[in-house]
Amino acid sequence: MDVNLRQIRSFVVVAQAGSFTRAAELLHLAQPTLTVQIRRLEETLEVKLFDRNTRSVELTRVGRELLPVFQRMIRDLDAVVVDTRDIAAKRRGIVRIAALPSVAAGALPEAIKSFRELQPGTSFVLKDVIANRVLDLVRSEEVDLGIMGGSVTGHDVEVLLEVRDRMHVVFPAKHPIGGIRKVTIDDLMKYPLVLMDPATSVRAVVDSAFLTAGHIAQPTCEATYMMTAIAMVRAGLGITILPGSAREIGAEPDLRSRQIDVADFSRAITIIKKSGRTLPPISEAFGDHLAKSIGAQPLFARR
Amino acid sequence: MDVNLRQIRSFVVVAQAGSFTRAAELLHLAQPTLTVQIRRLEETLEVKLFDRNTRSVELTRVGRELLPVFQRMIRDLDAVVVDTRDIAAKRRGIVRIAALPSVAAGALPEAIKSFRELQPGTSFVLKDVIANRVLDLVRSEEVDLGIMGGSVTGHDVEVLLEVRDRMHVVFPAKHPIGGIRKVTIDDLMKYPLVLMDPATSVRAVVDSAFLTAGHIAQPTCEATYMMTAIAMVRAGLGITILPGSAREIGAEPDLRSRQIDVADFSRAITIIKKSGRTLPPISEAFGDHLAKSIGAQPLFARR
DNA sequence: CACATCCATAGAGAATTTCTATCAATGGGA
DNA sequence: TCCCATTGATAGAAATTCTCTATGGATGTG
Repeated sequence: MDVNLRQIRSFVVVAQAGSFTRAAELLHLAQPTLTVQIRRLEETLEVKLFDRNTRSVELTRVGRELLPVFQRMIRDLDAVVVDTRDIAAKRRGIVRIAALPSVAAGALPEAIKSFRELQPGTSFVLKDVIANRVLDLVRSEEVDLGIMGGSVTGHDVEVLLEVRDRMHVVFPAKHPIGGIRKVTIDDLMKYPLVLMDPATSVRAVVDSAFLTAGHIAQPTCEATYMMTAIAMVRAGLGITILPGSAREIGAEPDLRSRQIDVADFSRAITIIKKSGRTLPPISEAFGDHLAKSIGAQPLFARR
Repeated sequence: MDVNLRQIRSFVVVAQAGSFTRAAELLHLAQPTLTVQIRRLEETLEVKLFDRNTRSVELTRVGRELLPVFQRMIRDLDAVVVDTRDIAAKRRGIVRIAALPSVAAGALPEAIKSFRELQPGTSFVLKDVIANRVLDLVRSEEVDLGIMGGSVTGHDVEVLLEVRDRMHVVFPAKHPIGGIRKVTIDDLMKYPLVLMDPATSVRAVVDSAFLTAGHIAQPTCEATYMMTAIAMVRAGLGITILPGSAREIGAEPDLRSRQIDVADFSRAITIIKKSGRTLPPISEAFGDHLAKSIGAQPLFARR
């Protein structure tokens, strides 16, 4: 025979109660049940745990030394069960997310804040990484959720939401382009352009739109970070093109921005998870919350 | 329902094997058994532990985080069972003894040494305390075995062995008492006496014997430790009376000793344990060994 | 010395576990 | 594209284990 958790529980309670009868009451069991359980445990461990007669029940020295060990085990196990049920009930948990820097600094903090108001026990691990790293991290399950630019196809990832992030032109307050109602690619070609680095998803979208319109984008300056592009615009080096969700746009009092009315001149933002895998309940919940939160933002257009 | 150790074991093995079928082989169970056990565990914990289909079995993130926790629990529990069985099999254990200083320094070390040759895994906690403290320590179960002077009566302690430690007279090599074949109390009265302190069990025996012979012992010097009494004899302050088992007697080249041939002029040495209590198996075994070892010594007389 | 209390034992019944047989899904190979 | 081998899931029967009631025996108390 093998040890059994119920036997251990019974041992602990009998030891604490100092009586089989009292322990049986505490455990809502019949007294002979305990007699049998303790005997089994003693047989399994091959030692006597109690010196008992009809008048007294006392731990043997071996039993006395075993008691705290078993107490700790029971306590630890119960704690694990409670913790796990907390996770199941979404009262607790760690959500792991990989996101593009622009989203990580843009829509995500708000979504996290509002989610934590509902589920205060939630922790977050947030990795802001470039383009395809997001996909890698989701595939390798280092993160539960990924927020990436571009559409995703592939049977191993599941798309929770795909929205379009419309491109905006950003220019100094008194720039002539501010007078144009419907900005086209042709309009943009007339001015010096500050563009994002070719390695970024924004630049890919810009180049593609320019090509469709029969142009090739010729930047005056290139920047890897949106903040840098903004600074160049502010310095009068030109105008730039950024996704509408970029936080940087509204932060500058001297700059203005306007959506560019060209079909499909937008970046796809996709929330993904690995398909066929069960996420921690809290992560699942946050995925839904995030999709709802981003889907509801006027900055993004649903496909 | 409550968690079950078998479920936890199954979870760990399935996780390690990455397959229900393989885990079932390892556990010598049928595969459906594992399906049921894992489902039960998942129901109890309220979380999904594996993402499984007919082609692959993979831990969910919650399962992955739970695995090491459960592994440790199983490992700890198994270790406790093995340890306890070692104690049961007398391969390991701590023997706690309280003994009179004279026995602790005399017969006991030999007994411990010979016992440890048989059971190398044995540890000892040895308290050398005076007379009645031994009884207290046995009664309060701070020690498993007690070795005390004097007879013991009382229903709460059990006597494993009682031997008589005959009294010897100790004197300088050229002392006239060396010429007497059968030393009596009257002989002793003729010389200056170095006696043990009245608080010791040795002195109690001496006083009692002198009284029986119609004398009152008049010491020239009194000593609490036998070693001190011996030193005084060596310095020529008188002769002394010590139990025959005292190590100090044979240690001095210039001193001689002889048994005193007076009926009952001896100290009782009693090995006791608390009655009705189960000792650790190793302590029980050492009790037997000690009784045999002391009972076999010519220095002691069986009652 | 009778009584009340407490643990142990025995045997029946209940609950749980484990088994066999079978099904359904899935990926690989012809 | 289709068949087949493999794997986990399901259902129901069998076996085992657990727990209960009834009862016995020991022991300290009044």
